[in-house]
Amino acid sequence: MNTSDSSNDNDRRSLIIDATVRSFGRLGYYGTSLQRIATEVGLTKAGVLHYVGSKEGLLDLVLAEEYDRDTLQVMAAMVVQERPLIADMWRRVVAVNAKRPALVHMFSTLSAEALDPDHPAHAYFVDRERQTVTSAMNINWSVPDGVDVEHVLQAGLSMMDGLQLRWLRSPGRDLNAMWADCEDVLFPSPLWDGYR
Amino acid sequence: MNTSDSSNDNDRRSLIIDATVRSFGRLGYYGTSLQRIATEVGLTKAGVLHYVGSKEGLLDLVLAEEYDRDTLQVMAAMVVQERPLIADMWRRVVAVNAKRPALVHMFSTLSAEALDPDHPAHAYFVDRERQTVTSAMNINWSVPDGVDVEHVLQAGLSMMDGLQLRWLRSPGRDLNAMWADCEDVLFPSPLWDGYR
DNA sequence: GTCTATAGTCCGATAGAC
DNA sequence: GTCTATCGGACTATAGAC
Repeated sequence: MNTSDSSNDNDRRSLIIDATVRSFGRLGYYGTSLQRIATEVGLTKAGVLHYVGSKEGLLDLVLAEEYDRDTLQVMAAMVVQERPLIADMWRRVVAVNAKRPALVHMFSTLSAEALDPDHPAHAYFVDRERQTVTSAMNINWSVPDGVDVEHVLQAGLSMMDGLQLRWLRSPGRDLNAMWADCEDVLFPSPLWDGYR
Repeated sequence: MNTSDSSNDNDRRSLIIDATVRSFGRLGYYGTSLQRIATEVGLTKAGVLHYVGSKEGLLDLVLAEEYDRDTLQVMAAMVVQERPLIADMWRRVVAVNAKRPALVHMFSTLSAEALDPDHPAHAYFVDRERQTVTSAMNINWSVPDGVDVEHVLQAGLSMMDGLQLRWLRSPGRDLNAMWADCEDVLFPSPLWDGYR
């Protein structure tokens, strides 16, 4: 009768994902063991492997299925606007990320670890960087005359990556407030008046 | 007679440092084994431990002794100026880092890995972030009226951290050129005319 | 679906010979 | 100063019982 007891597949799967996000964030991919995940969710190594196939299967699971979801929705919200503002997009991205520190932590750690061309997530991050800029370049942004949109995008995205490291380094910081300070630098008066 | 043959202490020590910088960069602290370092420099694990004491000894060696050296010289060059320019400081930092990709790679990887409060280099990075900003705030920068120096510093330093990740992610990129594009965003006309 | 058991390898660190 | 040998433990993954 009861097909959704406290240890059904969905719960297990979610628990494994959550534990993996935390561990990849704190210890990286190389520093994470299946044993750690298994202990955290109350299974054995073999039990975890039943769900994810292999250690690399964990990567695909948390990157493609978990991290990308929310970010893609922000981009979708921008495409439907006629003359969207870059500052508006980034405020939305920051607001989303401020509510998921564990996923941002995992992203930051894997992003640095995957600089290594041999890292199993290297291609993912190379691809993601390229795709983020090119898809943003296809939007008809409302910007002041003379502004190089690609330079602004590259600079702002770099700033966000660096800021998130600072945010996570010390507990109790407010990412939205930190980004508000960055906006003053990124979109100063008088140049950006009316464009943010 | 010959006290500096091909396997004296200085050579060994330098070789160990170089191999450690490379390995910490590619694999992180957790992902690096003493065996890897030992093999690369032609020693056994025990031989390496003779020089560095422990795995954490490697961290102190490469961070305090190797990475910080060049950066501190840039700051020293700014302090002696009467009305230094922030843009000038950062151009110097970027020029230095562009010539030592392996050390920047190590710094970026450890910086993310050490977000974890239990990481042996966590305190180093927390301390370094604080010290970088406070020491820069003690300099009498030449900036346009109305500019918040601390916001500019936090934003620019974040941007540099993020940009270095992008630089290292794909081979063949020119960090100086990438930073020049960032400068257009960080110090735009007309606000910063005459201040860069 | 989850377990135990195990294979085979690697880990950091120490002791002690030379 | 560098080695061999060794400790106690961790690792991924597989095989096979239930």
